Amino acid sequence: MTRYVCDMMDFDDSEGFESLSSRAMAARPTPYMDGLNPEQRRAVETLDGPVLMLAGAGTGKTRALTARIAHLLNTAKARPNEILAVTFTNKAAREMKDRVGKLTGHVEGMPWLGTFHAICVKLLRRHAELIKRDDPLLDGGQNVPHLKSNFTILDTDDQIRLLKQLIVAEGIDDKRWPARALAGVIDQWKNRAWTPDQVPASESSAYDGKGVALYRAYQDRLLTLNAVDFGDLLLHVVTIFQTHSDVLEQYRRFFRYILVDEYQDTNVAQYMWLRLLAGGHRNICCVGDDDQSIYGWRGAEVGNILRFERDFEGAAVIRLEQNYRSTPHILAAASGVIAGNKGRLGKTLWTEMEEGEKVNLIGHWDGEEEARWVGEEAEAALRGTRGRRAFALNDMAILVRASHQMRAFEDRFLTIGLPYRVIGGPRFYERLEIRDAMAYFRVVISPDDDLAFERIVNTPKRGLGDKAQQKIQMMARSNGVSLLEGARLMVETKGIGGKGGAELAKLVAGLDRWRDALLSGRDHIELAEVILEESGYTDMWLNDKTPEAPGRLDNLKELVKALENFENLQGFLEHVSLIMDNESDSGEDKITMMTLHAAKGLEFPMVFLPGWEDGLFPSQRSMDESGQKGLEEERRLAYVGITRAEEVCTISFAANRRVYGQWQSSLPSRFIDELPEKHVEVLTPPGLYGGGFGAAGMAQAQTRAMGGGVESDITERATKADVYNSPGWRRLQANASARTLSQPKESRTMVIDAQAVSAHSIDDRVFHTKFGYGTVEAIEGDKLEVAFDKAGTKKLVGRFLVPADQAGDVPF
DNA sequence: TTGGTGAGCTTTTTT
DNA sequence: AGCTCACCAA
Repeated sequence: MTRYVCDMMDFDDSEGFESLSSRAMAARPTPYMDGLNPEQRRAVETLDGPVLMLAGAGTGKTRALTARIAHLLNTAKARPNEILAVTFTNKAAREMKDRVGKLTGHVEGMPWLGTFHAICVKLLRRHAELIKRDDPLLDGGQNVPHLKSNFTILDTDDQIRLLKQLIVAEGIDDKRWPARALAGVIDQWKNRAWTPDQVPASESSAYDGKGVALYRAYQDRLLTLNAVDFGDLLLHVVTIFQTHSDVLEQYRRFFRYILVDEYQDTNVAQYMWLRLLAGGHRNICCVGDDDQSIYGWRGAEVGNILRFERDFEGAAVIRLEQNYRSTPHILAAASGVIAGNKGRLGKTLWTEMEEGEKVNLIGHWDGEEEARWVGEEAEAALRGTRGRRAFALNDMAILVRASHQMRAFEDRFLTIGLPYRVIGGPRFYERLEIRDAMAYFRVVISPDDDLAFERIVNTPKRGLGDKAQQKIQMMARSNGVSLLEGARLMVETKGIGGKGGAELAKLVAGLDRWRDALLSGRDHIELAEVILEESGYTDMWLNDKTPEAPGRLDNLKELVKALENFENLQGFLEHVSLIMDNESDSGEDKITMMTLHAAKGLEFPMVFLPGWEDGLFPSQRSMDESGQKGLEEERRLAYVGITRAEEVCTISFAANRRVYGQWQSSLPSRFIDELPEKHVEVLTPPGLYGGGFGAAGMAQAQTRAMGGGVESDITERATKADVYNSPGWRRLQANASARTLSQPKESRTMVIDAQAVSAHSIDDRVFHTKFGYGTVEAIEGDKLEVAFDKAGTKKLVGRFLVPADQAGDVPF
């Protein structure tokens, strides 16, 4: 029998906290209850048994959740380390930690408040040895290979490279059956908590019928590498709980209270994990909003929240319905849209806010005009127009369905010099240069990390191409050693000649040297710098003249800086894949741009929702792939979008848009027809269509749109134009206010940045962070026309440009 | 081995 | 249109 020993740290109850009995004795004030409404209060006070907190958008969910934790502690129902509180993102975890800290005074002491993944890593490091090779022939043997506690967590990139190796080894045409697709299939299976043995027969056709076999091979390979992927973190822990009742029992007893945030986003594996842990005492409180479930495509099961009352019999269902965020018009518009969904748990949001303005709706000729209009509207809002207060750029957000929609806005804002920030995009640790740098660190720390070695062996270019790498592979395999050792043997036997051989020798020597430095306790920050310097990695980017290079060097600097928060490189690597996110600039006043998905949980006084066209939003692909279910998820996305707005919400659409380089005309989103007319104000764009904006005008617009289009589409488009006569659209027309928008004049808001302009003259070489190097062609007013080497000719404001000779000034 | 060229694809994204 | 990836010529 194996004994499972736990770290004392997180279970220790002797330090820092009074005994339960002494705490229970004293009467304690409950300041965290102040200002809670009756429902929130009930959510806080219903501590025992299953609770489902249905928290609509902006109803003070986090507040209730943190107060609940404070109450658990205050009533001595649990010590801080006996509460398991899970979130999806690090950001949410951090926020909750902060708020609990403020509420209770204990800043630290909630070791089990974290993301599903972070908590699973902790659990899995304790019980890694229970994950054994899935091979009955080996079972019962003395040395069944098993996962070791110091396993590495592979990122998506490693995962795909590994799968690709397996696919190629199987002789499968990876063009018809890309590794990415297999990764997707395996992820979905892991999301459902299926080990290779548990994948049902109905899935046997996946990936050309070879999916399950490859899944098994992949898991086997991961074990050999002592590695896990993100999906494994949950899957392995669920497996352990299912197969080792003593371990499960231990945690069931220990985690006396369980809290789950964003429950509507849980997948099957997370759901099973929770049910297993809550199975004893059933003290589980799930918080969520079925109307904000927008991650179905990555395995989230709305069913989990819809089923809660059946899963946990006698569950208390508490609805938070008072909204503290948005005006009644905005709330009503959002409610009107979401009412179109079936199978909701149902909530009626209400607010005590002042009426405010209606949701604005406006149509545009094309995407560029939409961007121009939003830019002008934003600038106008800075000064406060149309009876509105003045807004800061930080108050405004543009929320789009797909990230490519942001380009039009970026182009426009660069031209007019409107500062903006983009949230989302590639995560910091997913960036090429960060992954490369980390791969160097990984090889230095674990010389057996073959995936990392592969990544760096020819980065920067060392003349070690496919052929040389194959030789190293062969050498390593035939001697049963790691790639690094294989490379060493290759050097010793002079198996690779010329430049490549010399470079490889240098690399191996370098790795040895850095490892010695590491073992001799050299400061890890210095060591990191030395590694990046001596490997030639920094030089590689310094010599790179592409526009991204300076940014990449910045990122590397940031990476080194992030090391300060860790005691050593190992600690950094262990945590980086789970906790690195890039909250960069939040200080300056900028308008924010992001996808609707990224906006969940955020709020802004003024929100723009552009691109409400059928096919774009709701997304055609979503509807094609998931039918009614897909459409409902899109509708929830619309709901999320509208409910981000506090005071002003402006929805817009364009009749024409360039999609994948092709002009396409489209219809207003069906969600627009679902907006309750009482709460919508139709704005008429100035000057267009002779002032009128009715069906006729748009039909005309449609015809004009066809000018450059393909002839065969004419009939279809004419038919589509008729939809502007749809009942919903006509209602909106009838309701449109007569007044036209006051057109903000550029001269009114544009401040000519004389200094920035005069800093450049014609023929100057300049550098732009997005477009790279270029030459100034003309100066018009406050704008410069620059011919960029790679990005073509652009007109933009001088302050976005740096003289070319200063562009490389990135000290490292 | 490298870097240039053409073909194919294209939502959303955390960990 | 723009990016990634695979293939091919130098």
